[in-house]
Amino acid sequence: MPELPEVETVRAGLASFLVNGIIFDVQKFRDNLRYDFPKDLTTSLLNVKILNIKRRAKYLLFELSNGSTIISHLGMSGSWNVYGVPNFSASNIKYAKHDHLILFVKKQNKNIVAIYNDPRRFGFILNEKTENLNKNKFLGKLGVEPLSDDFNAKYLYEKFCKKNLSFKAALLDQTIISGLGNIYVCEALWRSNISPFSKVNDFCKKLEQAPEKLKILCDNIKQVLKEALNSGGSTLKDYKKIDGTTGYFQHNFSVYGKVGNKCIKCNTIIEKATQNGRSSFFCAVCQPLLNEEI
DNA sequence: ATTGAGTCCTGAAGGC
DNA sequence: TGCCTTCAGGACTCAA
Repeated sequence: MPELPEVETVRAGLASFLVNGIIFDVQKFRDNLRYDFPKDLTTSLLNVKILNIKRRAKYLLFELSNGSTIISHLGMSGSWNVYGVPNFSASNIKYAKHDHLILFVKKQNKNIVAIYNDPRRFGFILNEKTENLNKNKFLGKLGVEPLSDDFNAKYLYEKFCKKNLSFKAALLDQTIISGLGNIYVCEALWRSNISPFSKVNDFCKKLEQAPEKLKILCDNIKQVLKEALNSGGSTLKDYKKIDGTTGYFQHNFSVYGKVGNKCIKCNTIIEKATQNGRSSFFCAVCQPLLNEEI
């Protein structure tokens, strides 16, 4: 399931193939994913140059020469697969089940095919004027990037004091921090010895050493993301890099998916509980509830 | 205004 | 073997 490190890995791969390429054909096998495709998607992109491919939170942003940007979210199971096609002919392309949208790109006399595949169709692809991106319905409300300097203990403390949410819910809230998902939240909380069930406002108000602990949490979030980035992202069932290979950060999980295993810090059995409809994996000893901690 | 529940979707995995 | 149920989760909408 693509979170920030996975999306960033995909972005880098896509950029190396597609930036400065010209889109010369677009095909779609359906009219929608999670949301409808823009109605003119297959025509508005013709003869348009891909200037850059950026990332914001978990969104891929294809910046185009016509003043618009394609917004691509991978949802749970989305992937971009890119192929160079030496002797290009549309009939040469073999499509897979759940291929939904295909960009045909010419770059330095090479033909490149970029295919968006998404079995569960939780992903979506939209188009927005580049100048309006920061006002976009999806991009406009996003909080700070966790790897930026704007994300720090002071920022967390100020936000968390006002929120009556569990740590789990607060860290998954994309309007506070953008780009974290279930995996890295579980891992970062475990590394920081914070229970996913503790309330963030209680934590800030009742715990004298809250600022110091939030600093540790901040550092651990950045650290776990960087480790995943260096490994090319995590791979669960759904996520593939653009060349079809998988990342290998999943071998480094300490709690995610480890229910029944021993905590590597204290040998206690890792537990799993459903929280806000999501699975939380945690060590009850290393991550005590707030009232037990004070 | 804030927060939580429900919704979308397919494939994998587990139970009988 | 095979069918059925359950689960996974990002970000929306809706309701309390």
